[in-house]
Amino acid sequence: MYRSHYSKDVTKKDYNKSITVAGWIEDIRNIGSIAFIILRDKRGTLQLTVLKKKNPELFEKLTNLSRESVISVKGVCKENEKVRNGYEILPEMLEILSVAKAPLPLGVIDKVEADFDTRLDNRFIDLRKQKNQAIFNIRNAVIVAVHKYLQSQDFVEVHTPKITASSSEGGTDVFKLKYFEKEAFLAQSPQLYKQSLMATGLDRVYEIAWYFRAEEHNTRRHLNESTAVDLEMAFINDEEEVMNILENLVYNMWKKASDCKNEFKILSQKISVPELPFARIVYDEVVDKLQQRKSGIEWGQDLGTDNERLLGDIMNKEGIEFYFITKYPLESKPFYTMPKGGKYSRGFDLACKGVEIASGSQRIHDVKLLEERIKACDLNPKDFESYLKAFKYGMPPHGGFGFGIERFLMELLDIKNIRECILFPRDRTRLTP
RNA sequence: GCCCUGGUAGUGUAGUGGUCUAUCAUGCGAGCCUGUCGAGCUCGCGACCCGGAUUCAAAUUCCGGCCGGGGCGCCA
Repeated sequence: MYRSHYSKDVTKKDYNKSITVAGWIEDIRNIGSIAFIILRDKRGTLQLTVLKKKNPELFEKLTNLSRESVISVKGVCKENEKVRNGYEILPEMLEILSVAKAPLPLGVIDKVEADFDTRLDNRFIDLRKQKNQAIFNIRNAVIVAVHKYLQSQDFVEVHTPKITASSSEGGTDVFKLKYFEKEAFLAQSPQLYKQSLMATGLDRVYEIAWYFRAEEHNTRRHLNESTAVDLEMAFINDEEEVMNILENLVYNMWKKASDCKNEFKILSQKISVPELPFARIVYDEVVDKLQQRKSGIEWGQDLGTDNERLLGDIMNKEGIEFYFITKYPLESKPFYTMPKGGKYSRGFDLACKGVEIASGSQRIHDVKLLEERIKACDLNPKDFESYLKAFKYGMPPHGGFGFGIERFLMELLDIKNIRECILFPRDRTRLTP
């Protein structure tokens, strides 16, 4: 047995008993006749204290190990006020499981910060840092919340193809790849598939989906491979029903994240759970507000980064963090978006502190209108044949949204670079690790 | 796609034409030290991205390449 206890699971009742711990050597402080070894495991760190006089052989072995080597140690757990955990372990048996090469390409607890590029090149070490693990523990918690909430609302989790034949649903560049004798593409989103599923009777589906986007952007808010909660629901009366699910989803994710008290402490972050319902503001009003602040935006335009931020400031002054922007101009939304009147649509965005984190709409379910809109967006209905087919044999009214997980985490944890929110980011130039 | 910006020991940096035999920190190695927790002290190790050009002289200037960072557009 390599481990009987994790560092943080040791309690007073374990004192004066023999326990076994395992992990990475974070630091060795050799004072001469006594040495302190800091051992790190997934829950935190603990201290091994070894006396030269008492066990010279073990002392030599332990103090000569390199940092980040992996060991398992059996020893008596002693209460000690001088140690941060309140206890220390006096090793009796040592098993060296893996010796780390020195010097490390990246120090886990070094006093000098490394460039993000260096960190990503050595991500497996970078992720040993408690702060980085905290991000992914919180990420896990919010994903659990997604499943829990959506399952409670009768949604079915699905998995749609990521290799597709149709080149684009518009809006972004896609990755091209060889599929035997054919040309194929990586899916930019599950949009067309989850809509097709609305014709099946599954009624409510969601997917934790990969998005692949070949845009050559180089910013801290973009990835070429990202994840999202994608959802679609049938038999809706209007987009408000979709927004209702979305705001409850976000609320549940936020709430579940707030239970990760230890992680927030590690990250030195505070969290307050937002109140429901979120504000709704129509696009026209957004334009008014922005024009009052002399932003120079004209009706029909998409907001753009600066305007999004400005709006975030305006809303923040009103004490609003989360808000839906509704009734977008039809021309600024994708072809599958349901029109509302002549120039408006049933499309909406959800913004948090000035950053768009989700966007959705009621979709068009009438195949004739859909074909018209495809043409109006300068796309060819022929390229969408298998998609359109699903609308010809009984398609109920429906709607849904896509919700970027990394963007969400950025806002949740006040992280400035989206690459921090994904284990192995893919950006304009990074393909490894 | 457009624009700005950078590349010096394992890591992070100083250095803008001439004792640069390249700074400092961290790290690594050796030694001393019985209560460390950013341990301390002594000694040592280790670097100018690649190619070409200018020059008496290039880490430093110019050109090309490779590899980064960031802003906008677009989006999540």
